[in-house]
Amino acid sequence: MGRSPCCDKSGLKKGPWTPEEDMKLTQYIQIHGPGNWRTLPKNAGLERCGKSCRLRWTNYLRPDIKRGRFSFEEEETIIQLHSVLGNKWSAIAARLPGRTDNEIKNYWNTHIRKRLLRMGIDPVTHAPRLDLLDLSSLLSSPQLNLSSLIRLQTFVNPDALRLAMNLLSSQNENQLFNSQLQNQQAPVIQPNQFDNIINQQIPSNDLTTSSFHNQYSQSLQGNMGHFPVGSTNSIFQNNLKPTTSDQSLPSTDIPSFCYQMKSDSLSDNSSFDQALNYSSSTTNNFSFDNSVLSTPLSSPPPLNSASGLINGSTEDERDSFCSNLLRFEIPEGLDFEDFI
DNA sequence: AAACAGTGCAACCGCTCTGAC
DNA sequence: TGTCAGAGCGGTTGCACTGTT
Repeated sequence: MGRSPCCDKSGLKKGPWTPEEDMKLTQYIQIHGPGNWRTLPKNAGLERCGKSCRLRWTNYLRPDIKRGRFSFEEEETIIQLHSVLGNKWSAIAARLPGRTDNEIKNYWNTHIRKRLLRMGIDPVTHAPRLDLLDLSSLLSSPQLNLSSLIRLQTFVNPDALRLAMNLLSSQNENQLFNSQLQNQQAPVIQPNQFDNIINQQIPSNDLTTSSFHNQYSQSLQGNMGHFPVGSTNSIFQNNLKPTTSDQSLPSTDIPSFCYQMKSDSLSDNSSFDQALNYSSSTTNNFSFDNSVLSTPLSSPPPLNSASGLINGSTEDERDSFCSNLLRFEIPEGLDFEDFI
């Protein structure tokens, strides 16, 4: 069916709202309620499209709208919810009293998204951006082979992967590449570590919240669109709290090293090695902040100890804060459908 | 001081969903 | 069950503002 215009566009005003228009709309809604948006402009004496009136009201004029800069707690909530819900701005806004989906969306695109990118985190998947890692570090791995590269294709920039494959192909043809690799310094990555990174397939029964894994991982895939099943599971498995019996969890799981990685560690020449070492050294501190997901949905998340430490105002401080807050747990009893 | 670039945000566009008939 | 209008939603645009050269 064809899409009908929400209103007759001719003669209707567009662009910024004037204070007079705002007053008319506000007064009308205060008396009659929001009601039918198509007939509202005419009844309220506005030369505006009903849709425009609805957006103006819901995004700006509503009395419960909270204006001003987002707090750290709100930002934390947004990032955590986005990691679960994706770009479901209205669902995220429902957990942030006084904030609109449009406002959250704008804030995400103009602030948080850029910050995550600077930290080397993909703002869509909340996963590490391995395409930023030094390709030479990948190539120096003794575990490098065609199957490894194919498995990496999910994470790595396609162009970089293509280059790696070409190099590997050359290696097979004349062994020259292989001898060059052997002449390099011994990589920091220990044997099997590299493959462990790639093979992030933790049995679900290793998880405290295995029920979560079984119940929700499929739903999450919908929000992780281009992420393959295995990778999506891996991300959430690795963000779930391990029990004392979970010592089998590898120490170099990708998400944890990503989330704890400092942005500047990605920029130097041995970023991959450093990242791995950093992960190994910090895995014992694999802690989880209080999650908004474990708080009543009707109230904002409580301040946690980490939040109390980050009340600085610089971008760097926020970067550091974000790297910590990108760790969270999802309680067993969580009804994920509630978020959809 | 002027020109230009970058940034942030309100508003719009158009597709999708939902419920009434 | 199919059609339609209304509403919701995510993505995009345009412009004002600010910073830099």
